[in-house]
Amino acid sequence: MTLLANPEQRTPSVNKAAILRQHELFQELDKDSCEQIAAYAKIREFRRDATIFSKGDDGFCLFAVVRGRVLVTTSSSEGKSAVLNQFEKGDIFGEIALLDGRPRTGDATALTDCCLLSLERRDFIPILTKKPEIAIKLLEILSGRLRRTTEQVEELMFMDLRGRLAKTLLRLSGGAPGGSAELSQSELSHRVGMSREMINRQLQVWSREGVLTLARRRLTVLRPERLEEIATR
Amino acid sequence: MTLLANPEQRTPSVNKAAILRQHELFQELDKDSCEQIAAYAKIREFRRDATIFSKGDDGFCLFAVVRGRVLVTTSSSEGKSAVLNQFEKGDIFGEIALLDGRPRTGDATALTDCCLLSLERRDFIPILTKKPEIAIKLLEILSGRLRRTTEQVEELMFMDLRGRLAKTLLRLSGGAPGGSAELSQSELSHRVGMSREMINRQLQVWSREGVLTLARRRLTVLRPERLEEIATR
DNA sequence: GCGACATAGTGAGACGCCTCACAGTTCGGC
DNA sequence: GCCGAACTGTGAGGCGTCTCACTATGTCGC
Repeated sequence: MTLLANPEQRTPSVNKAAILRQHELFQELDKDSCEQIAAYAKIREFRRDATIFSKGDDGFCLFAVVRGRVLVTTSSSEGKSAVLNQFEKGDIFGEIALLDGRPRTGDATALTDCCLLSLERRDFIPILTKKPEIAIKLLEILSGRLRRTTEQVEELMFMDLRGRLAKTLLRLSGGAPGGSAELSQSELSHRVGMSREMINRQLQVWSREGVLTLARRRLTVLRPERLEEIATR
Repeated sequence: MTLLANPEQRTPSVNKAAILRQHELFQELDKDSCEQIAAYAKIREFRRDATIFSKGDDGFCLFAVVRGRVLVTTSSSEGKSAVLNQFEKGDIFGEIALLDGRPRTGDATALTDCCLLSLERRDFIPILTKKPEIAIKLLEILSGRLRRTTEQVEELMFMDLRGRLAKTLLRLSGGAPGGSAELSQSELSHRVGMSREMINRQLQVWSREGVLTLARRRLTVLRPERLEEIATR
């Protein structure tokens, strides 16, 4: 790995405890306990497009995002792929395989250069026993995840392209007028789970209707309420 | 409610602790703790087709199945519905809404007459704090659930009718030669998420090929390996 | 035994989305 | 400023699935 510009990235001796405390999972924990856990955590850097783990791997650890963005995808035997989830600063991921000891359910790749904290199973499980408030917090996080995934199943079963695209755009743009997302239409097609061509055609329609504006790798939602309407119908 | 035949069903004073101990979640717990928890648990009976909870309800409690079967479904605004999950003796359900305090994500109905144990949020959360091994067990269960739901997303994105139907049949019939499932084709269509007519046509094909036999509300898989082959392609 | 109802089977037409093919546009590197 | 690569836009044809409409076959209550 070449040296990076930011000095923090070269020194694994940054204050891990402080980073941990920023995370949802450890927020209600006292300083001492945080430092204790931090002692077990490893800092790991990944370059843009690097593979963090692959579907089918044995999953020994859980990750927390310190900086950057991570994409979790899955792919079929015929090479099609779809986005399952995206994580940013403050999120944790990789917990399923860690908790039930079975293989990874998806591929994780670095969407940008990023800095992650990893905690191994053998260190993490005892923490859960000693600090049940962390286990409870984790249960909440997992519930939210399950809720989101269930919603995704519903979307796939009941909604057509327009609805799913509308919903995805609202998520990506933040839902406020003028909110925008930076990605290519082919990236977008993978998130929605449809062909690039169809995505393009629908975007054209909305562009003509003044619902959004299109530019190269950028998409600005002008009237989110219209998308909302379409998504909930 | 009319009186039921089985005397146990009329007496809520059955040994709740013993029932609890049969459940995955409480298996590793000592007898005293079980009795403590059992004191909080309520026994609740539901008739076939009764609604246990509905999507959007506030979810204050978690259920454990003592006897019978429960179906969790979801439905779209246009009245279509799809099966999310099915639970039997020894399973627990309804934990998402309990854990994150948000509304129910699906409708739960009694598939048969059934007997459930319910634990309320205000009683359950303190138990998790005092007994972290239960929290960890619950984390495992939730991970498995998330894994299964993610798999469902993949199926919906990548597989066609044949594949999804094959997979569903394997699950329902147990996967062994001669395994059978008792449901109507229209019930089956809801589990697969496709129209009854298409399901019927594909079943005809397999029936002609000798992969399975069809009867009214009964379906016997003769050659599961053929279905396996189709499902994994 | 009869009528009502749930279940199963089948054809025809429509519709949504996919794939392929190709042209036009923008961007970055040299 | 030119070239190649990434991205965007668009038509045509095909395939899978849905819907509608209808018939056939049990099955249950009376």
